[in-house]
Amino acid sequence: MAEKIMLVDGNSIVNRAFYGVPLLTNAEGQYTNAVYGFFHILLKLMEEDRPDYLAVAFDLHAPTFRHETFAEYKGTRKGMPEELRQQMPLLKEVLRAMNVPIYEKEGFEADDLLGTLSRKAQEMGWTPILVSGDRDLLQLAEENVKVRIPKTKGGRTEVEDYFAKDVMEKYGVTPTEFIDVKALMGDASDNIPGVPGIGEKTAVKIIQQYHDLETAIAHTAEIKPKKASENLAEFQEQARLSRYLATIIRDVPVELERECGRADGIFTPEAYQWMKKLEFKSMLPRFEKEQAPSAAVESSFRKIDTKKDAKVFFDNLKKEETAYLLIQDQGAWQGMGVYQKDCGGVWLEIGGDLSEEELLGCADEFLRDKAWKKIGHEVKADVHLLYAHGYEDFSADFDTALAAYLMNPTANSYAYDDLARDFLAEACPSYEEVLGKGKSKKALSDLSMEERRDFCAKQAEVCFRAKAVLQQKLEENQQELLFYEVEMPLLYVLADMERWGMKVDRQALLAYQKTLGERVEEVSRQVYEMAGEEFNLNSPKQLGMILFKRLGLKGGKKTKTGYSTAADVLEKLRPEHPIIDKILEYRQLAKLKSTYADGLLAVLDEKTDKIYSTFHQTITATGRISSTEPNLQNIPIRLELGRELRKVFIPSSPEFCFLDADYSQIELRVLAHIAGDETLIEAFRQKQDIHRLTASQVFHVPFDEVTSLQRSNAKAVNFGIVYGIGAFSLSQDLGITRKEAENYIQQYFLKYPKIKEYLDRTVKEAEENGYVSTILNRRRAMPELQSKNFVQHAFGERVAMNMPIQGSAADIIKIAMIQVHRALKEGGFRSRLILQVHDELLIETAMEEKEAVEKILKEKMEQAVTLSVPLDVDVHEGNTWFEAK
DNA sequence: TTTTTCACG
DNA sequence: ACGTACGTGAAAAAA
Repeated sequence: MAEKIMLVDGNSIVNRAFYGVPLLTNAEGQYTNAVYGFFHILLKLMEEDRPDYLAVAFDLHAPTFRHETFAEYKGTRKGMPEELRQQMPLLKEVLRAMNVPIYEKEGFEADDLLGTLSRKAQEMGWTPILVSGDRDLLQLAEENVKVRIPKTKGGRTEVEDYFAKDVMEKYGVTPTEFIDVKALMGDASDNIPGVPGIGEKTAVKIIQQYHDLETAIAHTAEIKPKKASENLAEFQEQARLSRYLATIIRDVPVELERECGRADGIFTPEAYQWMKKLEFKSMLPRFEKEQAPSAAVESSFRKIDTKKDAKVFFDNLKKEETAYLLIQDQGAWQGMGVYQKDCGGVWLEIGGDLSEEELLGCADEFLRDKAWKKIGHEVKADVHLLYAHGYEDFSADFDTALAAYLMNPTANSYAYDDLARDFLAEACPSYEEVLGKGKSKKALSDLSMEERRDFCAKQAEVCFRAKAVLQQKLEENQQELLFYEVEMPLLYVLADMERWGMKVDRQALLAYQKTLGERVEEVSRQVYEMAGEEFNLNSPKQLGMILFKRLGLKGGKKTKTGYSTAADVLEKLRPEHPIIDKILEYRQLAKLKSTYADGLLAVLDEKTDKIYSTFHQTITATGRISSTEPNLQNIPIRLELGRELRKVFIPSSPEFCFLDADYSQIELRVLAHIAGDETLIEAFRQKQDIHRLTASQVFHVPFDEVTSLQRSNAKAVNFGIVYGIGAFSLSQDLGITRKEAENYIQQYFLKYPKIKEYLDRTVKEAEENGYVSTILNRRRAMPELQSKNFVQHAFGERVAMNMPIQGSAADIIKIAMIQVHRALKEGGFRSRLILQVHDELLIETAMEEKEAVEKILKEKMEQAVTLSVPLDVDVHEGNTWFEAK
């Protein structure tokens, strides 16, 4: 059988890929979606066709012979988007790493190179397969020359294949005649003029009859629609020109290299490194398979599953740096992975001859003795597991997940496979890859002993080796203080908060639920009555139909699926119809019932009547913590009815009460400090009302004559500054015109020039460095600022302005939490830190400790860091959370 | 699984 | 001309 060569139009495929795959970036902020899509398509096609050779052709920027003939050629083309342009050199680099020959020739397009190479291939007795994203290439189809046109949509690639007969079938003309059709109809995308008034239909009809342009011109008079006949007569030169432009040249001076570009040679180690660097996880297995076709390597990992061996192992374990992993699966502890420099990876499995308690018995000294420097991953989970077995203050020295989070807080996950890829540049199978997902998900215990040993011990190895890299990077980034003195100690504080939980008055919550249930019923009945029918009031789609169709209210489309029924939209419709009021009331009640009353009861512990939230330390982009199952950081407070809910949160014992401390204006204080704005700093030092001050500055009124409306408007301006202000949004928020909002902002910057300078400087530095950072050197990468897309770039600017402020505030309260926790512990208090809500700490305290604890709380929070402005903390006490605010 | 809505700082 | 404030998580509907 003849050898096959796949010839690819690089530009058109990478274009398709770019628009078919959503924008992706890797950890370095490099856009990768087009390159990903390109190889996704290429590998798929290669698998299907199994070509022996491979080559890719590209256009050059330089004008081609077509431009010299016709200056307007491709004149309507827009430039490549910046996000794609950046990926072009990358794509070529990877292709070179794969030893794929790249063809580029000044004065010619990729099409011409493909036409020429395909002819030369045929002369050598090879069968060409042509791959392109556009149909121009169809003119090259032959009886055994296939043209393949891949389409990527929604992550799936479909391919249309054309041999000569397929072109005939679909277009009714031969591939060669296809050129003549194009000469008549033109091509808008390439700006080929064609003949006016002749479109695809007419052009095909004419060519079917006369087979080529010249014959058609010779018979112009006979051509049917009169308009077409006249125009062909008048524009015959333009048609000839179009034909010339549309014809792919097949004798470009290039040589087809026989030996380079073997299709089976693309899976090189260099290419593999690129795939890892670009985070193309799904492509890695292909490369691994190709690289190590058969080598059945002996596992270097050891398994221990008897008490005797475990004892010997731990007795001989050297007192040096050790990665340990307490592996849990399906809610149960499965065993322990251990890795040291010399002993390598070991898997200690809980099961037949080694129980949990026996393993702990053997590992006891290791777990307790600080002489072992312990490297863990998600150590908070280990703290909980070991606490349940009587280890009250287990601690580790390095949490690789926390360190990885500091390297890039916007990553989706910090699992072992992520560590391996990002910090070791190698592939490690993920849980999903090993155990599957969804229905067919396996348990760790379903694996064979060898698989389990290798998988778990490998994780310990990755953890150990990644630590060295992370440690180095923490040092380079000057993040050691942040890591060792903030994030690591905080983990134990969060573990204590999670373990302690928060007590709830179950009866009060049930009563609240019942009241809400009744009111939800009542209000929904009223809504149905006013609407004239029953419908699903929770469905925005159905509600939209009722409001905007049945009742004929005028609502602008807002969402991508239909009418928006969000509260701010309904609010504007309030005067139009009394139903709106009821709907808003329903929404409020339904939210409180489903999310809060029902939601909290669902997670309320039967035995203790406590709620045990989980606090996440590696989720947010700014350094805040988050809370789930339930989220205790968004318990209602702004509206009275919701605020009532806080009455059900009570201290864990009747002798206790709550102390709630919150930072006053922490973000604005941080801003004043970072920007060094004297006016603002002085105002905070004088304990001035900051919103009132802003109002007097922006609205040019004496401080004492500021009205309450002016003050609240100024408050919105201050908020806007912190979020990275925009005139439009401020105007929306305040219900004023955009012009007025612009004026407010302008006045603000006039009075606080240092703030303006700071915001500008931050964005500029973010663009230059690629990241922004907080007072403790917490970083966030800013790939958005590389975008030429207006919306994305503007978003990036706002993020750059906001992150240092929000993030520094997060740094500060984290320090306060650690110090408060430590002081309570060292002072032997019974008081406990219960909750953090970004600028607020909640403690429950025994009556006799109250005053001492209040002092600790306020002082530790206010003294957490020293800024050029004082930090001010308000403390309230109460017997419920409601009272303590 | 994604979208819409809404609760918090 | 673009489409619009920063950071979260949960419930319900729609796809």
